[in-house]
Amino acid sequence: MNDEHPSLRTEHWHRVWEEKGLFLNNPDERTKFFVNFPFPYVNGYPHLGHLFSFMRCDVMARYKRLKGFNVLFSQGFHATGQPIVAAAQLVKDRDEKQIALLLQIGIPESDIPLFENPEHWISFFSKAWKEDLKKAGASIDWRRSFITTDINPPFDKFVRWQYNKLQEKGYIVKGSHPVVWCPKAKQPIGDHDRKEGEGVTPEEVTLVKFTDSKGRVYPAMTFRPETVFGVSNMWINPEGEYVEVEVLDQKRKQIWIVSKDCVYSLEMQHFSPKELSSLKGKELLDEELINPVTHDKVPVLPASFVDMSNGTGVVMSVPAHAPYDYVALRDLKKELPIIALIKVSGYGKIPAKDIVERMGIKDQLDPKLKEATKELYKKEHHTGIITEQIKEFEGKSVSEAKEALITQFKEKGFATSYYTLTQPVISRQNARAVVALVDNQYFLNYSNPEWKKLAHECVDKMRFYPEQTRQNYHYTIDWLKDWACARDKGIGTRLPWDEAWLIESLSDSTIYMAYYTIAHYLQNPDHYNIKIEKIGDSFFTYVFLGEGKPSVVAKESGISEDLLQSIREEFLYWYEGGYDFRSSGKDLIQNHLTFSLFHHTALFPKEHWPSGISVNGYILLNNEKMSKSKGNFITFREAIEQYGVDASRFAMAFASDVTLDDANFDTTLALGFNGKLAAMMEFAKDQYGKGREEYKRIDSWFDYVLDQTIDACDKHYNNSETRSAMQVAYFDLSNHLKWYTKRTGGSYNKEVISRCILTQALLLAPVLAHTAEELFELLGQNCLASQAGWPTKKGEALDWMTEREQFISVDLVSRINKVKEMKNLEKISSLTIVQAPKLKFELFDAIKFLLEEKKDFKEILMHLNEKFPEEKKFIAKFLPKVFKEGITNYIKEEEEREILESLLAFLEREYSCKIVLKTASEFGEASTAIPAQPAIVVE
RNA sequence: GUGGGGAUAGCGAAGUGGUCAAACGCGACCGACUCAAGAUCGGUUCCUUUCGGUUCAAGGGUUCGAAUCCCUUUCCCCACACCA
Repeated sequence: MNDEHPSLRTEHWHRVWEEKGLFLNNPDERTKFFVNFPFPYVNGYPHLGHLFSFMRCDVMARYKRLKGFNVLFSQGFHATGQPIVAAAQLVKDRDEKQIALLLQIGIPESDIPLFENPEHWISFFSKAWKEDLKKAGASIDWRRSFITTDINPPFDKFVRWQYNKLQEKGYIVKGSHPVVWCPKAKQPIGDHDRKEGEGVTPEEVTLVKFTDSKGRVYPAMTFRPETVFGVSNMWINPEGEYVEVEVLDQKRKQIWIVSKDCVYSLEMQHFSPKELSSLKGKELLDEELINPVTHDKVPVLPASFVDMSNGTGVVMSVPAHAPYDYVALRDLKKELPIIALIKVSGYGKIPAKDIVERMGIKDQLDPKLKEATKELYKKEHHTGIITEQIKEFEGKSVSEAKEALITQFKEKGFATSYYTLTQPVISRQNARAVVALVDNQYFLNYSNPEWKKLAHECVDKMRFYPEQTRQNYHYTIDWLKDWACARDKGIGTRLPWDEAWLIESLSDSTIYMAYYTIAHYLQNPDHYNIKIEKIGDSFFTYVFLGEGKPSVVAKESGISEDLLQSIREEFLYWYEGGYDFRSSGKDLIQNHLTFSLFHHTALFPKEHWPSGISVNGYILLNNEKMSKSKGNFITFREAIEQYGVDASRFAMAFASDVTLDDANFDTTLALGFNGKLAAMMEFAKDQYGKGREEYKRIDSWFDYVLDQTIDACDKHYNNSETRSAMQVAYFDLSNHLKWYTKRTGGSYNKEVISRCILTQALLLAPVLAHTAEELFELLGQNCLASQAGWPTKKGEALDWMTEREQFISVDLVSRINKVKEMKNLEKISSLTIVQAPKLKFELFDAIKFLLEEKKDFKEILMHLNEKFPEEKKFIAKFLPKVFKEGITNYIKEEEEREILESLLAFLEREYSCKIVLKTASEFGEASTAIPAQPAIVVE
């Protein structure tokens, strides 16, 4: 508990909520709303970043409850995968870094050995999460909480069921896939295990097979197989180490000539190379090779630019389109035929020649060559058109021809596929990585166009917070290729049909939200007399898909038909439209969230597809990135302890609206907010139920403001715009209250001020959950704020005089203050307010009338000038302003008089001086006053 | 490279054609309270000072009127995978 704010009995309210079972929801006649937060991976304490996304859920859940929805909100935990196992192993190995990390987060030294066991990590941190969420006031149905992996049999069975279904429906395929592979560690290396080359991925290229007189194959690696029609010669590095290898390509034995370094790569990509002999590049220079496509004979020439460590060491030369090739030939002074295949606008017949000459490239060592190559490739790929040299594709675009030609070449055995890395990747073990093909992998078939189509359809129907993220999902769906969904290391659920494999962690987390709807049955089986060991696929198929005969399923699962029926109904109730609001960090769009959509479309009928996803940016702490090294990393529990629960919740809610930009947790705000909370409660206690009976214009204005606030706040919460909701319900409303206080001199109308206090408490209740409860108790309300329902509006429109009075009073005060400051007055001794001359009122009347009647600017101008010749100057300046926006200053002289008179008491109080009201004629001098903006004389 | 998002006063951040010199919050300054500090409360915070002037990355355009619409330029951020 926070010293600054002893009046917030957070634990008391947590107990009250729990005792009343406030957040334990069961189906009823209300409309449901399903909120969820992605289950966190339990290898550490929750930190501020988690709290931020989580708060959006909790606020949404609490808001929807106030609005009368039946809200489902629970929280599971995730342990699938390798990190926990790896961390436990590190502890076992007495790894200093890992142990230091645990000590740093406050684990006592004596407990460290416990963390040698992965299960301890899981139980320890899932417990910590639960505690912290409770401390934060999370409105969660804990009956439905669960953890993943086979340590939780019912969930394990649920995931198995899911995979059996996917398999049955053909969404799982077997195949191989390319990975970045470390030859030393003999395993794939992700970005985190790289010393160099982060973000580099395997790229598919084509090996075009040139042959020599002995029938040996020279596989030339290229990204542009279509240019094979324009090959003038081949390049070999004369100093390079080459080998003759026997390989197996497309099930046929062949003899290949490749660089020595290439052999390992070939092996990892299943070409089964057998080294026969080694040779120097020089020895190959006399050869003439046959172009497999054109059957032309081309010479082998030396080139030092041929990279021996990447690719095959054999390069085909296309001087018309490759600046390197063009320059190298020029350097050698060889006259060879140059065949142009691609027309590009802005270039001559031989584009490579053009660009080389334009950039003034001297020789093949010129660094500008790289740039020239890049520019030309890009240009040709995007805008190039095939010439008559390739008859079949004449006039077609390069990208189109390329696709078709690759397939054709492969079919005819002219070429084969190969993977390469476009930039060097160095592993932590200091080895240069290659591309390996991993075989016999199980894949989720995300490349399946039918499946993609369904996913797109799902995205089209959903609501996204913020809306702009919708495109990211469409993009991701198109971009996703098959996903390897099984691992041989770590923990999780085993593939039901091949138990050697574990389901990968992203792949087991796709439709588990549906599990929440029925989790309480399976996670508390004794309570429902359920025997988990009897539960099998038929149970889930019945509950989630409604397939199967209830009597049969009941028998198989050992669950009574009645219970089975209610479980099925509970799922149908909560999962109509899937989940309504899922909030997470934006980094999950590319994987988890899109996976979730894919799987829903694969397994469920449309009525259970998800309805809403919200994502947010990262959280900054005082506008700085949180990081452990900077020492500004704070956990959930630290924040709550330091700033108090509701102050933290407020700072979180105020950290950002729905946007992808970074949010900011402002500790000054959080710290300072406790005082504000105390003041708010103090005020409520002092003022609630007190005040005068008389209902004045200013009261009706404030009633109107309250209504406006309720509407605005409603809209913001509904859009998950927590920052704006706080802005409106706390800051803006507080400022309006200040004005109301000023205008009334603290003599409030009883009804109005009481309504204000309760309304503000309720509007803030989704965020300031504990404060709202305190207030409700303090004010003797006979229900909990959490259950009170959304505040009701009075529903009266702002009447004309009230609105005018508001306009005039605000304007007067600001002008008086300005003058007071300008004249450097300590205190005002006399204040004279002068109404505008009669003529001005008449003029405004005329303007108003004309604006309503006529639409033409010129016409109005002429009319007015005619009628008020002495006001020509004023009209010229004033009219354009009011022409389109209407006349805001309009008021009748006697109305203004009445309003000014009614404001006298307020102004006298405000400035403690005598105030005189005068008409223009009484005052005498010409004044700047216009209607609704009387002149002021301050002394 | 591909795709997405930005640039607003000391800072953060609203604002998408007209009550916009621009909400609100922080910070700063002044004042009240206090022995004092903190907290709290009131006020000020582009320049001028009831007028008016110059602003919303830079330049150009559309319009009676632009922070807001269009074009160009510059700069910044995020994602790009086999993993939580």
